[in-house]
Amino acid sequence: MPATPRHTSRARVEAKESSILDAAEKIFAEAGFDGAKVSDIARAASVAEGTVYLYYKNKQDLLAGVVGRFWTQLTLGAEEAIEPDTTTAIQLEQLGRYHLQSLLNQFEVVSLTYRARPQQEQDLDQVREYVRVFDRIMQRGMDRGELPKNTPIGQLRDVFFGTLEFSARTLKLRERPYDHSVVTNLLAIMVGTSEAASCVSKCKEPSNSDLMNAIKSIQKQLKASDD
Amino acid sequence: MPATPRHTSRARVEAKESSILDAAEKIFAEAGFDGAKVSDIARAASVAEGTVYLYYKNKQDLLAGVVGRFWTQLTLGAEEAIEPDTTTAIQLEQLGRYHLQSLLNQFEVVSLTYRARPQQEQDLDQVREYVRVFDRIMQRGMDRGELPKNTPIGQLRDVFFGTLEFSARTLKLRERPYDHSVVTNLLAIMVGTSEAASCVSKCKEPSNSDLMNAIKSIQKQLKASDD
DNA sequence: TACCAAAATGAACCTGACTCATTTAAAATG
DNA sequence: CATTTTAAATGAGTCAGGTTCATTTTGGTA
Repeated sequence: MPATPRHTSRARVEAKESSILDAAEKIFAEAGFDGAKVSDIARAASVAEGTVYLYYKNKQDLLAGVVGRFWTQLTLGAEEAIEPDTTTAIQLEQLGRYHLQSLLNQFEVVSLTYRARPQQEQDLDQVREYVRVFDRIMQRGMDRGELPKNTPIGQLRDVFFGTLEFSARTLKLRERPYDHSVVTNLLAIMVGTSEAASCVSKCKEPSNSDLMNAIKSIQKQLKASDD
Repeated sequence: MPATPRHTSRARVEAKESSILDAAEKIFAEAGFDGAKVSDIARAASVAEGTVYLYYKNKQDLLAGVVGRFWTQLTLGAEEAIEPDTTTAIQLEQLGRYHLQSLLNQFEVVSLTYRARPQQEQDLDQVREYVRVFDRIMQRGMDRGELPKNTPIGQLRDVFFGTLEFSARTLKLRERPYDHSVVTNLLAIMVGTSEAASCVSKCKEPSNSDLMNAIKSIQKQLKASDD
């Protein structure tokens, strides 16, 4: 009947739920999904083994909880990392930096995502939410005409996230730290920032005809030496 | 002492090994790694459960066998799919088409790769081998000066495979068939086919860097023939 | 304080990966 | 061929660990 009791008890329940998630994240991250024992997670959360199953249907569901929370937090962080009043190119660069850094800093949790994915569809909801941050930036970019609209947004999204994820793996594998050139080059490719720049610079410099002549003379030499 | 007996028995052993792999691939693909029971795999291979463990250390190792074989076959197919005597752009397009089609056709097996990866390092050997197909194309492209060398090959590799993998997931999720525009747009971005086209048209005629590269490659030839 | 419902517990259960003593088949030997 | 030796195959048994559930504890309420 009273209004508060449910509130306090609810808060307690939520605190416990998140403490289980914390423990699970820790154990999953250090041992991987298969290596992590539910009993270890329970102990790390100072809770009986059965209690875990009060909050999560099974081990997979617990993993989905960990992974889901991660992506939700990532979405919040991304929205903070992006200045609302700037160009699309800069926003993309900010998201790119934020994304790559996050992938590297929380590599283990990210890896766990692949274990959650093949499961039920709605396990991906938080990931989809995250992806929308990108979509909003691109949509605004289109509206403002700040993007070369050769390629559909959906495909650029795969370029963006696919590249960054593979780049993160490569950096981890080689034990290298965050490398901003990955983001820069990706943006150059997608939006044409430096691509266009380098193109422009190419057009000046030594004259075209000079080079042409150089080539022709060398080719003559070549032919001569062949015979 | 005789030359054949060891040979025949070896053939028999290999036949059995590959029949176990076939069964494992089938069961893994339809049930996923966790859902697949070793007993099911054994039955599908018409073999006792213990026999599986004569050929593979454990279930993970069996998975590594399936995945490894898949990538090895993929490498062979890729080398066939690429014409040796054509431009870098076309070779990349051929590899791109082949890769995306393979990802889509064998989506389940590809997904299993992620279950094998986090394990021991050398599980990835066959994947690394496959990636070299790309590296060779790019290296030749650089040597021939057919590539705008703004971005290091290593990063372009992540763009290429990362994009195609994410695109494959997107297509699968939306239950769409192979879409060649994915490859086309990716290439436009990477090599600048249509991108460069717009760039070149701005700059007039063949781009400066193309000529530069042409000179360099000719100079190499000259040096080589000198020695 | 006594009561009740919700929350928590952990021993017992059950599935399924993996082992190993035993059987069966294949080579080697004479 | 008969016999010995060696290798391959078997499947019942072991065991780890995820999941369940009868019982206990807790916290709010009258």
